[in-house]
Amino acid sequence: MPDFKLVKGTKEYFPPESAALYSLEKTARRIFKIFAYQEARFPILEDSRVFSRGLGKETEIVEKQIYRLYPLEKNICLRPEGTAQAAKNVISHNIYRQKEIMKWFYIGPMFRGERPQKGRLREFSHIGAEFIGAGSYWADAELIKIASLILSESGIKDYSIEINSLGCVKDKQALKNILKEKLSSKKNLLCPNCRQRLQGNTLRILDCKNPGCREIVSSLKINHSYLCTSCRQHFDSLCRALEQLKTPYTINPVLVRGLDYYTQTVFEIKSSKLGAQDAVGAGGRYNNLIQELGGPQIPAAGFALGMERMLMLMPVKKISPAAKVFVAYTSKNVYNYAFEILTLLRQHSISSDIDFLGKSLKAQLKYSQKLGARITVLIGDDEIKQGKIIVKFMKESLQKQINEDELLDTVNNYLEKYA
RNA sequence: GUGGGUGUAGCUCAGCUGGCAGAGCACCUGACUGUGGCUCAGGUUGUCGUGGGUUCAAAUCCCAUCACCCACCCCA
Repeated sequence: MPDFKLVKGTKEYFPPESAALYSLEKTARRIFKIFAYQEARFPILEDSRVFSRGLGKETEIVEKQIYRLYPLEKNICLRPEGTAQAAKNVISHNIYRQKEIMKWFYIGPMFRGERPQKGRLREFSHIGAEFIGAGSYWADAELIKIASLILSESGIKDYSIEINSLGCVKDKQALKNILKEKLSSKKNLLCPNCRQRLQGNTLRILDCKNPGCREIVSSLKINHSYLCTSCRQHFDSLCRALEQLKTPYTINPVLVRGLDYYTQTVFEIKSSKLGAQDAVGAGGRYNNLIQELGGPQIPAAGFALGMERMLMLMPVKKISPAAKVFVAYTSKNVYNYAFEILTLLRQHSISSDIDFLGKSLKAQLKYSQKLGARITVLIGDDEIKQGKIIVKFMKESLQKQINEDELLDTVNNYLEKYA
């Protein structure tokens, strides 16, 4: 037999961890519904040009990390993110002509061809939202609020929201020029990567991890002077809106995003408990992406949360029971009957199970407990002759004999009250 | 792509200067012949990552290789 190994950068989830993933999804769906976002489902296979055009020319590495199906299909890849895909769909179906505003959420796998490390997989899952069609700072505020709510409602406490504004295209260029100008004299003090970045992805110098670069960056005293009046107003208003929504935030003037498409608002949700990959979610405004992909100029904003990273921050949940009721039997003579009882319970949507291995009653009880059953229904050879069944309440360690026709009521009453 | 670390039972790991492959947890059985948790007794589980070398003898030393982890990088 071949030695099957887990594919690099993938992760398997078994119970009970897999249940946490599900509850995460449930929480997100609940909150999206409250905020009137509807689910969009896009294919995992996508035209790679959607991403190579949308994500930027300066970020060449992005191109390298795209999972391609080449040579099977020349321009098909496994999607690396949801935003560009959403933007593409707005254009290709002319949806913007039917609706002025599109509020979408999506949950699903994304792929990147990176070397895995803590919090970084090749196949991972995003919970994302896109608000397309409004340039209002209230849209930004709403998105940040939703992201924050999904985290807190999932029981995650250790996170902080950092926001910044890159301004419009002109402002971004102005910021780059300021950096180039101020750093030209200090070029030799920068790390080799940042020296390279001076030519290309200049803004990335701002969040370089190298201590030397950090010191230089902080000595530059970057402020929002590069923002034009309207971008400045947008940012200030967003801050007020977040305060009104009671969403705590901090302004991080050196927060930048790696991708080209961001304009004005950018934000990142960080946690110190994640390791080097400390962002549990990120997003921002992308007013020009749809245009760059060949559509009209439609303002939009969005975010994505990393589900696996969220899972690392979530409190460990109690194992949810695999079955609420377990049917035990005293001898093989009554197994048929026991299975009939099991079927009856299941017909009434009661989560239930039975032994399939011919185990001793003692072992069955043990198994019942392991499953987390609240009730064990005991089918005894002696009792069954008089139409009686034993119902045992596991937690209370109490049991009583009832008539067969009382079973459903007894079980339902108990489960309603205590389980 | 670059660097560091780790690979021994299902899980967490111990195993020194080479000398019979170990512990805890988990799992199974019994004490308790029809009743879970606690206790006690017993039991199952291994290509010591893989390939080669040194040696009378290798989990242990050497070389190679693979995998995973962490970090750089990058960040959706």
